[in-house]
Amino acid sequence: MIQSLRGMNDILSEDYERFEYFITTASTIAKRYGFHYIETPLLEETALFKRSVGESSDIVGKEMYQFIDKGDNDVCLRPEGTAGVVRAFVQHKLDKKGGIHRFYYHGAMFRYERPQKGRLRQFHQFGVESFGVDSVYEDALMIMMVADILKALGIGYRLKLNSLGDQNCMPSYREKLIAFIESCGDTICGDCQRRKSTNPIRVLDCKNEACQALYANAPKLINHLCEGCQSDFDTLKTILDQHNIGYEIDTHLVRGLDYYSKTAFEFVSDNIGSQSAIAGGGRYDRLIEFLDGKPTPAVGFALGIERLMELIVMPETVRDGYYLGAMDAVAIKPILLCAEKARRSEKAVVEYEPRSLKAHLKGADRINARYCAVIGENELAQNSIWVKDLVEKTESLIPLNDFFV
RNA sequence: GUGGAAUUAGCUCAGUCGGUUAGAGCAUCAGGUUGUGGUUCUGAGGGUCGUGGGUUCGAUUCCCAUAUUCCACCCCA
Repeated sequence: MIQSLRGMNDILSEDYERFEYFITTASTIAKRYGFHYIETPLLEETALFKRSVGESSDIVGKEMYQFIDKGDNDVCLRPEGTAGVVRAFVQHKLDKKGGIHRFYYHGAMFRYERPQKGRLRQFHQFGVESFGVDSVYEDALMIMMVADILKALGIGYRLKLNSLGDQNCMPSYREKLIAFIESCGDTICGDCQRRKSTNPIRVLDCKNEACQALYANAPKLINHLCEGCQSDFDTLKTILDQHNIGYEIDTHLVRGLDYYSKTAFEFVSDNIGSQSAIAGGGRYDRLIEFLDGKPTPAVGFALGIERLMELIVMPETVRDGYYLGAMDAVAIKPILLCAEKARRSEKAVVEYEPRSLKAHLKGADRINARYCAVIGENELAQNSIWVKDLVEKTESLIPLNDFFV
């Protein structure tokens, strides 16, 4: 038997209903916030991700599905969604056009990681990106939108917030931090030794307890923000307070992708195991110019759909449509004609095998139909169809000519 | 990429200190005097015990490899 590749799942029946419900709910909310759908390719030039996500990141360093195609192009399956949207934004010269551009998207992403619960090699994200808005109100809008989506789906969360600073305050802070890490000498773990040179800010996020004890006295970026970043961060907190969105400041929160600056946030759930980040995002004002566009402020976020799946509270399902069946082989012909008429306005599912009334009623239950319609000996004699409303428990005999005229 | 656990019916799981017909619940299907469901009773079907090797008279059970899932790292959505 051939099976799907490791970490790549099929999504079917009830799971797909949840999946579809999520997409519909999230898309509706994104549209209400004024965002438009954008579809970008799953396959992009490898350089796009090296320049945007950053070569020092694990995503680019060791998790990409990268290969040389038949035309000798170095390509890879997208490991995240932002880079492609920014590429499209620049390619279609929206940066030069100016103004505000707001997009949302959803689709498959690929990362060659060791799978576990909530971590797949092919997974799905729903994300939004906003271009051209400098105001921190847009950052707040992003967070409110995620909060709205999670609320609509009945999902509880904790919101972590941090500011990563901008090009004025980040570099000087970075130097102070590296000096601090140097002062710790060899007492820090191997991972941190490595991170010291690749992405020093990540050491703050180290899960090693010994390291955490040392870092308690590490300089915090939040105390070294420049005036602009500090005031934006304060404004953001005020807006969230006004909208009753709870948050916790997490000075160790560092987004894993290199392109973030200023606002960084992460929504986490305590009910889904160790892969607890359900949404993450922040501001990335420098990325557009990194990708050869005209400098444009931007913010965005992405939600991990698979991580949300089991947390989604589905609305109660209501009985819907028709189940039609024959109790006699010759009754199948009129049943099919009735189904065709019903289908013009309702869901109508036909059982082809002649069965007892009892079996048909059970069949109607199984597909959660509102009505069970059958034709047997009696109905054939009267040229009619028997219809039972399974909710009201009423039944009637309808002449075939009057059924869905 | 590192360390560990698991894999038996469609699903959730028992079980065999290696022995001939591998079990349960749920689900499916069929019946309960001839046409009334979701909440009853009875019965039936369904498993080369993840895959490939090895040890053995004999392996679902022991050993090795491999695949997948899960847990902890790592990382991130």
